[in-house]
Amino acid sequence: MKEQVRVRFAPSPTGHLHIGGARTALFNWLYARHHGGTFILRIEDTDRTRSTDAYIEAITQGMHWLNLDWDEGPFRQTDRFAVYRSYVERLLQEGKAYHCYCAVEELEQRRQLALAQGRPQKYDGRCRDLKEAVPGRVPVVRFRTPQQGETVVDDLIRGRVVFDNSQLDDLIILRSDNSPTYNFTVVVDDVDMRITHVIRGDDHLNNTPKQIHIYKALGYEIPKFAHLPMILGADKTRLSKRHGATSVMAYEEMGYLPEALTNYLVRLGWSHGDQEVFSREELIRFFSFENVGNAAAVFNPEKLLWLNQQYIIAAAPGRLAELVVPFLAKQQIITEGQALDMAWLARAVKTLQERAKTLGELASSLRYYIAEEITFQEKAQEKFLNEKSLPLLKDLKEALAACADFSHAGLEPVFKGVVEKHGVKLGAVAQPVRVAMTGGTESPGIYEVLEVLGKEKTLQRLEKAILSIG
RNA sequence: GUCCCCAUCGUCUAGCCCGGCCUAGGACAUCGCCCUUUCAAGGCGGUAACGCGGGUUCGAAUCCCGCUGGGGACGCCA
Repeated sequence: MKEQVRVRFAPSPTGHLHIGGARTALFNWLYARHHGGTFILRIEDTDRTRSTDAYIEAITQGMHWLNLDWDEGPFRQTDRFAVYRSYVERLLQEGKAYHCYCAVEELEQRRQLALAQGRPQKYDGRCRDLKEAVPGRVPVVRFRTPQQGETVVDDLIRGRVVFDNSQLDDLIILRSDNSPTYNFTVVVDDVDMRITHVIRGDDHLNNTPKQIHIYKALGYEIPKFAHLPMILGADKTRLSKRHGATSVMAYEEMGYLPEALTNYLVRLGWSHGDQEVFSREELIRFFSFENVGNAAAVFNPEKLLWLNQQYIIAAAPGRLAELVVPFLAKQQIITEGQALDMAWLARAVKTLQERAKTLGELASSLRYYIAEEITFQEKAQEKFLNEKSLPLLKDLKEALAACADFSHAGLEPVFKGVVEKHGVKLGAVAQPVRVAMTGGTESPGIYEVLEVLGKEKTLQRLEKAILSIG
């Protein structure tokens, strides 16, 4: 029987869910779903000074937004300290770990010295064979890392990576405050949670040999590893705040659709021939490490924006109408709690959706549909609401007043009538009307605009425009 | 500095594993044209890349070595 796939996403709650973390989560999720496996969420909060509950909340919220559902967890490492300590105890008893009494400052000093002298910065092992405790000092526990031979990481993406054990040092597994450290807790948890595939960022590749030694010391089977290429900013350095929005929630606030973000993220490092747009089902069906590249990728906001637009164009107007409401409120186009005719809003959205790259843009373009009063843009007014267009507008208003069918089909002949009577091009009528209706020169097709606005508002705005000329 | 990883258009990438089909394909961005009541969307076309040097081979983007460049890790962070 084939081994059941179990993977995990293990963020530390020291910040929001960021782009890089989201992609790691996504790849884990895809791998689990592709194989019908289990996706586990584990919170690595052993650094108690930097971890907060608020960030745990933020991370799970981000994952919910992205639709990355987990099957087990969230587990918190702080709930498992007793477990880790028992493992530490075991290693201590077996002589595979030892107490180290070196002070933080001393270690830092030695590191600086090593750096200055161009030597490798590694712990010199001076407490390795200590027989007695050092009085007045609270020790840490270090793992006794084998110094001979080499360790091979068989990575699903990188292939075979060999490390010389002599470069590895004795890492601290239990701090002086009795709390365990990352490289130790990952191993213990991955063993306890029966993780079969460790899928994480490239930055962990160097930790892997250390962890492999811990697996071996504990006598456990080593899982498969897959190290994902990093995501870099435009300057090719690690993605950080300097590169602008890195928190996933910031993208929600800017009006991105979660499926657009996940689609973009998955294409950073993964491909399926020439295909750019994928449904969730396709992603799950096609996903495989074989198509994951090994080079780091630069995050390109413009392509994300394009993808978002593609998803907005394809989205159901009704859904977009629901999603756009908070943006309308934020932009004060509606007041908090204002009742909206959602069916009407969906119709309005439909005329605008292929013109919006974000929900924010969609909201602002909705303004003239919703507002009671519109204001004319100065240049637009000068150019189109003048003596030249006045007779056109007057005639059109009269014809429209008599028009019973305010649909595209009903409106078109009315406009055509005015156009023919005056011997002008459609644009000569459409542009002034556009300004009259929207205040500006850009909008959906003029018939669509009138259709959404309705007869009453149309006539009102026409009247206002006519008056503004006189 | 030491170790590890990486290297195709500005960017994301296909091709590389299993050399010839590659005068290197797609997408974003950009430029031009078309469509057109405006703006979009859409269509068509253009500019644009195998980092360098050595091998191996009849033949290399594809295999090997070196260099260069970039990234990452070297924490009582994860």
